[in-house]
Amino acid sequence: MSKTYSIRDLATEFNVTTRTLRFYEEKGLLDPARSGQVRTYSSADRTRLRLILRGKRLGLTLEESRSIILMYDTNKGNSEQLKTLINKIREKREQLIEQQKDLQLMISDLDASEKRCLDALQESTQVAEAGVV
Amino acid sequence: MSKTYSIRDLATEFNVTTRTLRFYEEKGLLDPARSGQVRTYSSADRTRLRLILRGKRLGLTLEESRSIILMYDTNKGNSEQLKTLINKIREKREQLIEQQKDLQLMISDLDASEKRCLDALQESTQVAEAGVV
DNA sequence: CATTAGCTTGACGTTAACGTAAACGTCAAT
DNA sequence: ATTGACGTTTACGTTAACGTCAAGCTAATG
Repeated sequence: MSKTYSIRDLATEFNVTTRTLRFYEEKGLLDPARSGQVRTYSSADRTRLRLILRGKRLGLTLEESRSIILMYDTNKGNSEQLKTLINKIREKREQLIEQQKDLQLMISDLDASEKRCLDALQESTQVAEAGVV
Repeated sequence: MSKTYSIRDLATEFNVTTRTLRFYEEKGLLDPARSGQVRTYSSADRTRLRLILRGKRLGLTLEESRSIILMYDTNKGNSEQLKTLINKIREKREQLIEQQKDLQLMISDLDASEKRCLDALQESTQVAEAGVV
């Protein structure tokens, strides 16, 4: 029998509220089992949650994450469905690669800003040492 | 005299609405000059806008972008301010590097999904060719 | 000169992604 | 038996980031 988690387990582990987990379920991103009334999350649910939160950190909407999650569940559909899915996957990957470029640009920009700051700092301390102030 | 842009120029170029530009101004992210009543954007404003939109694509809030933009304007402050700024820059860069890892993970995951799809596709066509269906 | 096209400032509406509060069930421990 | 910690549903509230009018100014054009 594989491991299961209570709603609080997951909330604590991923640092979200239980409200968030119920909300994701309401939106069709999670679908935990029930022991009577209470939710029981499987490790598959846990993986999904990790994907959702990763998506969030990357600026995806929940709807986008939902569609990505669908891609993971290797849809045992017919050939046509599989082809469409492959195209969607490739498209999404292209977007992510664009995003990588954006990220690299922003990091480079920050590096440049840091250098300018360090230079300015250097100058100001030199001035101070010279007793000019 | 350096180049200037009307609100529509920028809106068209970056594919946003004029409402968006006014909104960014309202939030203190842009501060175009005025020719009488009408806004006149400089190339510095244009650069800022590019930064804002790049930030959006990476999932930053406008407030985060605002603070990043402040980092670019090499604040001619005193040493203390400069040191704080440098720390903020380094912190933000760390976050972005974390984000890079997330991105790489998601891309790898998508690659794996694509492979599974291709395999499934391969099987289904083989089955079809064998006339089993 | 009247109209149109594009700018301006309000001000209210909308959507996503939850927060928050009420009202209730359940189970273990005191 | 009551308390307290956790779970449940239902439902209204909130914030960010704009969208969508409305009403008016203003420069150019037919």
